[in-house]
Amino acid sequence: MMATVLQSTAPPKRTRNTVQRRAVLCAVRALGDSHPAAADVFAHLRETAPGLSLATVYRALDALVSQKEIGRDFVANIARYDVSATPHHHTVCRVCGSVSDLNAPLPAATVRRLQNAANGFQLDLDAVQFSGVCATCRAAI
Amino acid sequence: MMATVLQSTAPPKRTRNTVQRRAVLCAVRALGDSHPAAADVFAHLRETAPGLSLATVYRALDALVSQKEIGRDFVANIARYDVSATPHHHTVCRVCGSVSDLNAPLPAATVRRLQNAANGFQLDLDAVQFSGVCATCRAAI
DNA sequence: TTCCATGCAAACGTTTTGCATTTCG
DNA sequence: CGAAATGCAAAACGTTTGCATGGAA
Repeated sequence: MMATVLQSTAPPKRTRNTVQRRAVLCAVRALGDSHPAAADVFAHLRETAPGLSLATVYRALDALVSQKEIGRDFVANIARYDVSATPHHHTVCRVCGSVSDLNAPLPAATVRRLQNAANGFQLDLDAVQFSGVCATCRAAI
Repeated sequence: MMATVLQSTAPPKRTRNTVQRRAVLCAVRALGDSHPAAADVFAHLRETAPGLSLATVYRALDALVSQKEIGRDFVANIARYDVSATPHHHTVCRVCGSVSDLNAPLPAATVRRLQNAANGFQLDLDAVQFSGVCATCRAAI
């Protein structure tokens, strides 16, 4: 049903420090906390580093994620990238799709309670994806 | 950056009770708590109701979601469907991609705490997506 | 009789891949 | 030098859509 490995358990791979890879990292940082998709990174690089190919952007993003240089989240059929590789919560607006960080660690008691109910599933309770409606979309209704 | 509406605010639409739509609902129920993707539903229907087209499966699934007859979740670039439309938490294994239900309501104090930190974002705290590693994949390491 | 739903095929947006070439280390 | 990264184009993948036809209400 699902053969794709979402996160490999393979050992870290030796990578190269190329102009393109640096440009991609730079672009993700420039786009800041907007949690850009690959297409957004590519669009940004059209100005910053023209001539760079989309395939390279994808490969560089993958490499940067593997090296834990940046983070990645899947939202509604699209991969979104994150300046910070440090685990943290995210909110996803189910109306406009915007992604934001949520800084509020779960209380230890809640963590225990959830992990207890998880039935052998090891929860990443420092990186939870919350859904909902953002302030802007809420105001627009 | 993201124009697609993840959840419409439009009023419910009048729909028709067709053989195909009933078959799709039946298939989702037959597949139970495995949280099947559209392709899984289609594969199941190849036996149950041959001749049914993939496009119809997609349209039926969409309709059933709109009518809140079934649930939908987006996991790593693929839509997964849920027998139950009642909001509940999910766990997503980041190794094998399997999806399961997690029955453990967040404590009221935690709900308050999170909603407070959300900065105007209205959180759906009864339908949270937790990531992690399932028991099977954990054992396989 | 009215439209909503269907089947088919083609299109779509996102992501991956094959291959010849370049470039880092 | 050798391994890894690049550009390009083509393909793969999940999903949506246009259109002529069929069927529920």
